[in-house]
Amino acid sequence: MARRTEPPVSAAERSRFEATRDAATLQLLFKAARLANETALARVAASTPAGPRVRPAHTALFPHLGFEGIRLTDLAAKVGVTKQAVGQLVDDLAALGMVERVSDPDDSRAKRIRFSRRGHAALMHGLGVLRGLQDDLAAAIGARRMRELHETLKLVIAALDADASESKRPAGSGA
Amino acid sequence: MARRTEPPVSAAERSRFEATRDAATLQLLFKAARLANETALARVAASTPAGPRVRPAHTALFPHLGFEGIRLTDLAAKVGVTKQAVGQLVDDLAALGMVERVSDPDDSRAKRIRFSRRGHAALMHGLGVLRGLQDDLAAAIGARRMRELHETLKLVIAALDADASESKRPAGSGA
DNA sequence: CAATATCGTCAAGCGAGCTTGACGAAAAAC
DNA sequence: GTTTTTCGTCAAGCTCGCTTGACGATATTG
Repeated sequence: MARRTEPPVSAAERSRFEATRDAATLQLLFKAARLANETALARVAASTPAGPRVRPAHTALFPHLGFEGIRLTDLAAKVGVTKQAVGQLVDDLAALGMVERVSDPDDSRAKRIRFSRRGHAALMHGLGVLRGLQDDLAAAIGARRMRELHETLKLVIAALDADASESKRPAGSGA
Repeated sequence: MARRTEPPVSAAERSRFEATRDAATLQLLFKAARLANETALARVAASTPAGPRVRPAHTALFPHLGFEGIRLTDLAAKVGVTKQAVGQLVDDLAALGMVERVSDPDDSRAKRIRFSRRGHAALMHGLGVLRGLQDDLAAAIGARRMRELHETLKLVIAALDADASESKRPAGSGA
């Protein structure tokens, strides 16, 4: 079975396919984001001594780490995985000296997880690299275009957010 | 150890951090791409019967699947993993009827992997969904802005590509 | 024709990123 | 003051994506 040699699709469909494929702005969006991400990671890696790798699963915690400290359970809820899974990641980051666990004064069962001084420095370094890449990009495509991109992306995000909440709530159940 | 209650970072650094965090256009780029991807996947899932899931590892093959068929070994090289790994993915897709293996007329060891009629239809469907999302987006942010975005993204990709090849070749080692 | 390289497959195994389940300790509710 | 809930941890186990190693069958090379 499946030994035919003739293509299963007509030449007309074939070219229609190829035409559709390259025209998509969304594909460009995906590609641009992927390339930017790779470039940023490469630059950070290049400007960092060595040591055990910090993986995406770890950096996924960063946006939720404040300076006040956050409870493991809350952190897990924000990230959307179990506390056990997050616990392991926090262990790793603590071993690297990036975060520290301080006991919660209001609840002696709980501990608060926050950036250590070193973790904060590392994060700032990463953000600095990102900023550097962004500046390079602005130089390459022009400052005006960069500003326009910024505005447009905000609009795109807003539109996609609206789309998401719309499909989640088929018949007005907002708070 | 690590039982201090005073934040390890000054308030000044703290606000500097927060300022840096939200200003980044690159962050917006990442977020927009992620949201668009999620939305597209949700729409495809919603417009598809059920069945075993096609995962990212599978779709990673699609860009290299032509109608002529490609050898497993070549496909693996293009994707950048071993032939064994790709073999499993192709098995899955074949079980779903998305691709078919036809024996290579020029080499009786080899088989060519290509989209089946059904696989092609599914792909076209997916691309159609993507196009629909794109149209919605254009309606939300305006056609002019969408065209600008398209152009800007092409420039961004070109700039990042240039950056990548530059850092890979520190002292002229081109073919 | 014999030696060697290549094509696809079978099999075992590994790390990452999760999950479920159970538990002691402290807090909250009754 | 007792029951119930919540906090973080220990432990085992799962899926996914991938690797290494070995193999029969065919092509290619000498």
